[in-house]
This record gives sequence, structure tokens and C-alpha cells, in this order.
Amino acid sequence: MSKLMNVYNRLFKHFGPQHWWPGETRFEVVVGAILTQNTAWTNVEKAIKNLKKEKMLNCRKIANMDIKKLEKMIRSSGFYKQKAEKLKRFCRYLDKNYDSNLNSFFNRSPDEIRTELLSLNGIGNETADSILLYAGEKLKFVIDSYTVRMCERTGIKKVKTYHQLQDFFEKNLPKDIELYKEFHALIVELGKNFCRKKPRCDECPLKNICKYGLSVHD
DNA sequence: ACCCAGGTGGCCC
DNA sequence: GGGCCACATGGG
Repeated sequence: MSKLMNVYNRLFKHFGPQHWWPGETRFEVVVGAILTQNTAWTNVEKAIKNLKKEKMLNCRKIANMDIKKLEKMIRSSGFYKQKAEKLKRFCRYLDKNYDSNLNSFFNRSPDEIRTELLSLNGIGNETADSILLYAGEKLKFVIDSYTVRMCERTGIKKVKTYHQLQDFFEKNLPKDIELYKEFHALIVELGKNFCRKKPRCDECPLKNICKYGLSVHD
């Protein structure tokens, strides 16, 4: 078994299934992916709840809505001025080029879609891959700061760039979309529980393979 | 009173 | 290619 699968099994055994991504529709997943940038998910939930309540969780509506009104509705997700612009930019783009239809948007090769997502200001590597994996059902492994930290501390992989780490995961894991979804979610859960400023390494499911043992961090 | 969250882009060297 | 910074609310 690969070292990565060993890690996955440890995490799954410890935390159980994470059921990511929460969201009733593909569009909701995309909106969440943009709003959750460097922000706690609970703050994003409130913003999405507001959009739903006002029946504004809709691509064409957001594409055309007043920016100030949008800012107010997503305020709880933080960086709300930037995020309102990002959301509108994506929605305008999708409406203009794909008639607001995500099925059409995703009906191409992952790399083609990825390039297109990255061309939109406000969507970087992680957000693009989250959208591809969780909304588009594409085989793209999502890398985030927790993934980098986990790889450094366990000595799984020396980290250089986003793409190098992503290649490493994609080459050493079975080509299974559900596994990709679950693994990324589990790594986030690991990070939230054990890799903060006050770590609890004694209870960490990776304590036996983390090269830093119980005392050294970052 | 801190710390930090399911990042990104701009600017500098 | 890396290092630093602004962006902002809300929970522990």
C-alpha cells in the first residue's frame, strides 16, 4: 500500500466520512468555493443562507444584481467587497459564455476548464480545483495549506509548488473521484483539529508517522 | 486579548 | 521563483 493510502486510511478511521462538499446544487458548491477563501465555513453558511432566503442563489440573478446589495448579503463571509466582485465576475462570465449553464461549462476536458477558471480574477489554484472536483466531478486533487503542512511534518513529500504536490497525490492515488473528495476533506479536518498553534499531537491519528514527534512544530 | 479560518492578487526583488 | 502585504467577519 502507498504511504498516501496509509495516511488516508488512518484519517478515515479516525474521523469517518466527511460528506463534502455541502451544497444542494453545483452552483451552490461554486459559490461556496469562492466565499470560503481563507474563511471559516460557518461564516460562509450564513452568507449562502441569506442568498437562499432572498432567492438570489442563481447565476443569472447574481450576474445582474446590484453589487452593494450582494455585498450586504455575503458580508459574514469576510473580504466581502472582493468576494462580491469575484462572484459577480464568475456569474457574468458563465451567463455570457454558457447561458448560465454549469452542465455546459463542465462538459469539456478538466485542463481546458481549469485554464478558463484561472483566467477569472479571484479564482486561484485551490478554488479552481475545488470547483473542478466537487462541482464538476473531475479527477483533480485539491491542495491547500493543510495539505502542505501535513506533507512537511510527516516527511511524505518535500514541497515546492502547488502543481508538484498535486502531481504527487495524483500519481500515488487510485483514480477515484470519491477518494479525492474524501481525502481532501479529511486533511482539512486533520488540520483544524491537530495542526494549529496549540497542537494536540498525542491524540493525532498521524502521531506515529509524523517526523516532528510531540514537540516541534513549523 | 489574541489567533486564525476550506486563498488570491499585487508588488518587490 | 519566493517573501510580504491587504483584504474582513466571526468563533474559540
